[in-house]
Amino acid sequence: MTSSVCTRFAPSPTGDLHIGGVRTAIFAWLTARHHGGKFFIRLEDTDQERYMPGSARRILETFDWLGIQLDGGPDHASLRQMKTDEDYAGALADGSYKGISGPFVQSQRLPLYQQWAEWLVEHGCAYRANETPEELERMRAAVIERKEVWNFREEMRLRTDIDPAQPHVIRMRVIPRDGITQLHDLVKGDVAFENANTDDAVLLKADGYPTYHLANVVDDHLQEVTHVIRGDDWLSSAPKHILLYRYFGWELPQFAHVPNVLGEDGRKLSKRHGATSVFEFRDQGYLHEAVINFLAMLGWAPGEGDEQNVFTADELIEKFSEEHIGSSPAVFSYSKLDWLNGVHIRRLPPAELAERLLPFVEQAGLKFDTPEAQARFRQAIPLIQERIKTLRDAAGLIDFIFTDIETPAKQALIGQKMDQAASLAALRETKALLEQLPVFDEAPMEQAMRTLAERLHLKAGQLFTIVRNAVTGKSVTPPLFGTISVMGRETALQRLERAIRVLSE
RNA sequence: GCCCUCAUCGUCUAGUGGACCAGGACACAGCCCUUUCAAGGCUAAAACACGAGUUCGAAUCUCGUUGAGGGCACCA
Repeated sequence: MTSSVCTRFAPSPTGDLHIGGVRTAIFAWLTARHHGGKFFIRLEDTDQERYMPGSARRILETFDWLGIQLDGGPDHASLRQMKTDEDYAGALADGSYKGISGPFVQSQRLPLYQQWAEWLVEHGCAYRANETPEELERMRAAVIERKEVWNFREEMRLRTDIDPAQPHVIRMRVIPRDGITQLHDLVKGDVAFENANTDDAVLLKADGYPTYHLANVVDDHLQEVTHVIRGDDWLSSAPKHILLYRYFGWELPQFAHVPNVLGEDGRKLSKRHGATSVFEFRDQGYLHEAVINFLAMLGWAPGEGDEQNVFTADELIEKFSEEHIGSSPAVFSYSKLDWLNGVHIRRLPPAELAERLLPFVEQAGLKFDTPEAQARFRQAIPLIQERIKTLRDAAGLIDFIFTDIETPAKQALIGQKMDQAASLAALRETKALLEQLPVFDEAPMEQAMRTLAERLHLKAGQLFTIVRNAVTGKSVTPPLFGTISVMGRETALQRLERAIRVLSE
């Protein structure tokens, strides 16, 4: 048994991280942390055609935002200092971090793959071939025509006298041909594959780059990965990897093939279901705490009768267990994410919430250019904290405090079961009351207003509703008196005066 | 077509042969609280895909059926 757990997340640099990929990463990270082990990322950029510049940066930024610390890779502090795409890419191309051997970009490790591919050839576990893609296509078509199973085998080679100096590929031999290759998967259990169904896959491409099969095995071994946690679309090729470990004589890691994330229609989650990139969630005002919590519970539950739903990252680390990852695909529920986001927002200290809210409310057009406006913004936080589901929701709840409102229509200023005259009188009394209120705070204001309602023989709701409309221009707002208090006496009186004028006509 | 995987309320799940006429959470509905909106509390409705076995007893084990997902590249 290995002494220390090490897991990795190995994305291809083809764009922003998909939320499903992030979930896999979270499972890998939690596995490592739960066992006090290490976690790193490795860029699988062996397909030159699909490479997207800037991916290293996007991926590193994702983990930075999530608050997931990498052991193999730059830490949060150094990430913050980086400026250009090259800085980020360079950080991953670096030698090693915390004892995990880099580089963490496969294109920087080419000699390793070439060396081990040659090793396999020398030891009879692989061979050279040089059929062109067109030739292979023709062979495949012919086989399928005969309704036979297409599986490349050594004896199918068109040419056997291959000059190692000329372009060619290296393919693995499947040994033994008629055996069975089994694996014990942490989430799928025991799975068996007939070797007859495993083809002589290309390990090293003609361009000198490895395929995934070779690269992941070589890297995972060299980087001492103990738990290979990846999407279950890899399950079918797992026997190839097992065979390779066996050929090399390397100890097998544990495997955990985690199921896909589905959209609400039961299909694989994609753009048409809504947001899929982590950054979209971030930009829509989701907290990283909520995203981690939600994703972790998508396909995992603490089990053993534990019915906890809301977790901090530390709680997840403590309770996580890779054996409890569910084996069936899970549907991504936006409404549950919304709920969890609200929960985590409510858990934030108000000052912290204000901090996170700032970019969002500014983006919505609210400006706090004076210290006084900033103070008002901070005071408004407790009023909205339990009313927002995403950081984006805040602006719409408090905009009227910071920007002018349209004077409400007469209709909105006449109370339930009240006539115009009574409403007018009520607003005048309110204005007088607010003018004289010694301390412009929520509690004394509410008390005074309740007394006023009584004196006018009005129900509190009747009075408050028209005052709300007059002062905020809205019928739905955060608690009235707290809001008025934050807004300040001057603004409130002005707006009341305008409303009074409307009713006086 | 072949191979692999999966199958409990609408959704995420608990459940590993008896404690389950199946528990929790989200969403939905109603009620309470209440100045609106939230938050909170309470209540309701809601599931073991189907069919055979094994067993005194099955959501749990076996087989089959159906459905869904994934793989079958010099992509990862």
